[in-house]
Amino acid sequence: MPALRFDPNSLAWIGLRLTVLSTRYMGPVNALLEHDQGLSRDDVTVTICLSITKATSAQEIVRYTGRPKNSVSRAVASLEERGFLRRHADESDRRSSRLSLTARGRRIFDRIATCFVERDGLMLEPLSPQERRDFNRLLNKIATPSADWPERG
Amino acid sequence: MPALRFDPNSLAWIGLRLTVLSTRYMGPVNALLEHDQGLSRDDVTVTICLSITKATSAQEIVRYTGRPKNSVSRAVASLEERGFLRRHADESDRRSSRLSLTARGRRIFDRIATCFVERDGLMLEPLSPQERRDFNRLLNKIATPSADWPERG
DNA sequence: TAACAATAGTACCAATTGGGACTATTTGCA
DNA sequence: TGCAAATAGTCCCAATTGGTACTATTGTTA
Repeated sequence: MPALRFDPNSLAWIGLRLTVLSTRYMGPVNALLEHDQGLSRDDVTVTICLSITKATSAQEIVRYTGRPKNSVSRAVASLEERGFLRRHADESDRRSSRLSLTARGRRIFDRIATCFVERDGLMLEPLSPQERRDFNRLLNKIATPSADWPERG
Repeated sequence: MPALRFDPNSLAWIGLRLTVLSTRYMGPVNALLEHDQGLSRDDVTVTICLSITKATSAQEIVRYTGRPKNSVSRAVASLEERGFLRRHADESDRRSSRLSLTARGRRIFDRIATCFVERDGLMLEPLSPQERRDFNRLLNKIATPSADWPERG
């Protein structure tokens, strides 16, 4: 890796460095799940979203993940076809469907979670227990308001 | 945004949360640069890499960014065509070209940097000056070894 | 030095992607 | 109530993408 041309102790390019880290984190996770389980990036996103957030519709998944809605729609259709999730009518809004994982979907989620846990271990290795808690706290402090960041500017 | 179904003070899903943050950070930056300057994601990646790292060849950019080499090749060709960078022969290895930004390329880099700086400001807003330094230090501690993480597993 | 492996970069092309149009339904409001 | 605007989700299709094969050059080994 080429050395950097700016002081890494400065705050410069902090968002870019975060993005490089995220790319290095997710790349192998996606490749493994694609190869072993035939799950696309969006299949994984949707499955996780239905498991760890309170989202129950495609639209809520779009809002949480920032993925295009047709990509989410495709992933939902594909997961349903393979028996990982069910769609049933939302009585209060007939445009929308309530989504829920099947037993099979929950099993595939467990497999997904295992990948992430392993990768988390690798990532946190350089930090002490106290540093891990600190980093987590600061990350949450940044990430929580990020849902409301402007789309432009 | 749907509420989470796990304790956000635990370390669970820390890599995923990092990735969601990165997606929310980069999405608008890429959209803006694409729309205003006609720069693709990889155009931006290459331009930044040539500016803030010591990379001077396509291969070094591939290693730093983890992008596929044909995507980097394409971006380099497109940036050259538009006069943002020059390729000149590497005397010591004729398979490879030394890459360098033109004056025009450095101007477009300044525009790119402005977007990132603005976005960084938004991201760091919830943190105190001390917390910003702490977060930056811990991020570097994690990100530096990430170049050597295994591709699989 | 011949033969073979490894590497930088490009070209090709099938698969994926996501913007935008479209349908169906719901909401806001005069 | 009626009508315009907004919203959930799907579909179409052109553009993008990235795996693979390829060329050219360099490194390695006997």
